[in-house]
Amino acid sequence: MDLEDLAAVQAVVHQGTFSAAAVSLKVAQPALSRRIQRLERELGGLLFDRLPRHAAPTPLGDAVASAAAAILNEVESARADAMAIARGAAGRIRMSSLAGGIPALARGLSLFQQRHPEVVVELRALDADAAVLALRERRVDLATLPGSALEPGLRSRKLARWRVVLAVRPDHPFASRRAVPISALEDQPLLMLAPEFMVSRHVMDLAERTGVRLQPRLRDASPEAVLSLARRAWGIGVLPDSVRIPAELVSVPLARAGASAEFDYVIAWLADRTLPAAAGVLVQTLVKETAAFRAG
Amino acid sequence: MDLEDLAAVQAVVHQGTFSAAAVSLKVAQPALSRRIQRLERELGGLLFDRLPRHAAPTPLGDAVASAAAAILNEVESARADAMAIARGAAGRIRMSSLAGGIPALARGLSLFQQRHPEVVVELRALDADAAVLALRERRVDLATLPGSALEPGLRSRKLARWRVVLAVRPDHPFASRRAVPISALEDQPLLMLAPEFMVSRHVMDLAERTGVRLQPRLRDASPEAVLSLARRAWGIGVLPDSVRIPAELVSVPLARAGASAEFDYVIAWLADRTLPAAAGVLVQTLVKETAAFRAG
DNA sequence: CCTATCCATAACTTAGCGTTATGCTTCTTT
DNA sequence: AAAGAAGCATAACGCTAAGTTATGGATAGG
Repeated sequence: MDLEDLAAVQAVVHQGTFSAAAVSLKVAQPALSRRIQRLERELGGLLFDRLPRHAAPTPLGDAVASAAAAILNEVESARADAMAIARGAAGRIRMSSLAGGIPALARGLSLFQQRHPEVVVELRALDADAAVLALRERRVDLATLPGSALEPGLRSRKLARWRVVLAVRPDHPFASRRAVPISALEDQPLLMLAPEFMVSRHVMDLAERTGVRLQPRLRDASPEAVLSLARRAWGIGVLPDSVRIPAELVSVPLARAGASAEFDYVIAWLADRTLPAAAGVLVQTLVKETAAFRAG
Repeated sequence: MDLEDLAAVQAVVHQGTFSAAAVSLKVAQPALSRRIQRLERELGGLLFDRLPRHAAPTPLGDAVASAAAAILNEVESARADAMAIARGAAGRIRMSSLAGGIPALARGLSLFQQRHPEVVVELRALDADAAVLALRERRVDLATLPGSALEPGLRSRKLARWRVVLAVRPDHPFASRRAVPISALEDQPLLMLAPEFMVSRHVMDLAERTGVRLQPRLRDASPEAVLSLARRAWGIGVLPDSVRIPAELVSVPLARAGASAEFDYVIAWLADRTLPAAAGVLVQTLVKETAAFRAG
């Protein structure tokens, strides 16, 4: 009893004769006759009474026909769903996004949702390590990460590149410099954001790797708190360049080994697993939106 | 996308590798590989990631696998249901039974229900003409009828044969006779049952066909009323021989043209339509039970 | 470094399914 | 009443689709 058998029963019930049903199925009449006969032998009973002018379903035929309708419908919708998933028009994307993600990311997400309303996007906020683990354990499909968290086995697209800037008052010694190396921050009173903000982690990592000992005077702060305290000359604000620096303060880029201290913000996924097709579209959308954000 | 495709996806998901899945499906591995490939082309996306040690379903693969489970289950239960219907273990029987049907019929019905609890028996009480019409219009599968209502195009089995008996007091002139012809009833005070009882209709028909004019003193009565009035010598009771005649009365068979006045009680169905298999079993059961009733 | 595992490809074979041709039955039409 | 039409079954034949064996390539593990 395959799907063609069920379609055959359905066609004969609807058309009323084997001949007409054969036409509607685009096969010759003997092929249909034998298909029905085979099914009748398999089930152990007649499906149709062959009357002189038409074929009438037996009670068994009626039962099979109604089951056939349900099953064929289900198969059709399963096929349609699958094709929608395959072309990215439907499906589920489980995504981790670092807290403090850039605004363009939120814009890209809502744009994607508008364009693909059938796609369910499940968002979770995990920090870099947890996000990488979640990727590896396939609890999420996509994760936004600092570029430094990338590992072999992950593929990624860059969403943004950020600079670390120091926010100081105009009368601060750093204010006149074009850039400040990380080493100059040793033992300085630093005002640092909470670790959810990638800048903090990044600067701490950088200091550790270069052997510079940092002594934050403020930790776990919000951007507003950092700016407010920097304005009162309470310390040196350490911020991403995406934070708008008010006019009363001067922003000086952090430099490292001649280059400015930059870090990447990427979206990553497992290299050896196929992404949901919709996730590919989402990545494209996010890349494009964050690029537009940088340009604008 | 046929059922084998769905079973293949399911097998690979469960077994974890194409090779093992091929074994479980009892086909060679290349056949399975190509089946999956064909389905992937049809749907427009990969179903499995071919990793070095195993095959892991993609999101699309997961979606198809869960649809496959639902569909394959539904097909299996449809097949099982159909086979149950075909062998008479399930299904629906729509049956018309004349009011005043013999008690053995009720016994047979309940016996059948006990033995085939999955079969739904829908009973309606139609008189002979309506029952035949219902058969022809296929609103019922089976109908119990007087044999006289049989028409070409109907097949039937005899359930019982009844005699018409006259119930009179021992001092009545009929009491000493071995049988009484229908003609002797002309202008006699008859006590007759309601037309739902086949005896009444049968005797009226018989009289009409033989040109005998009957003048019932009582119509539309119950068997108890007929017996009660006969005991008081108020008339001649006309009853089927299945009614127990009390000792105070004498029962004399009605005779016609030398033979005793008998009529058959049959169960009938359309000759050119396949009965529900369960209905065949029901007919067997009823025939057997009514035969036992006559014997006992 | 070699072997074992696993999937893909290629070439070949077969079985099933479809096709045409034809016969039989029954109803319709003249 | 006879011929025709409609509808399903049967038979013989052909071909496509699917399966099989053999083999190659990639990767992880001993």
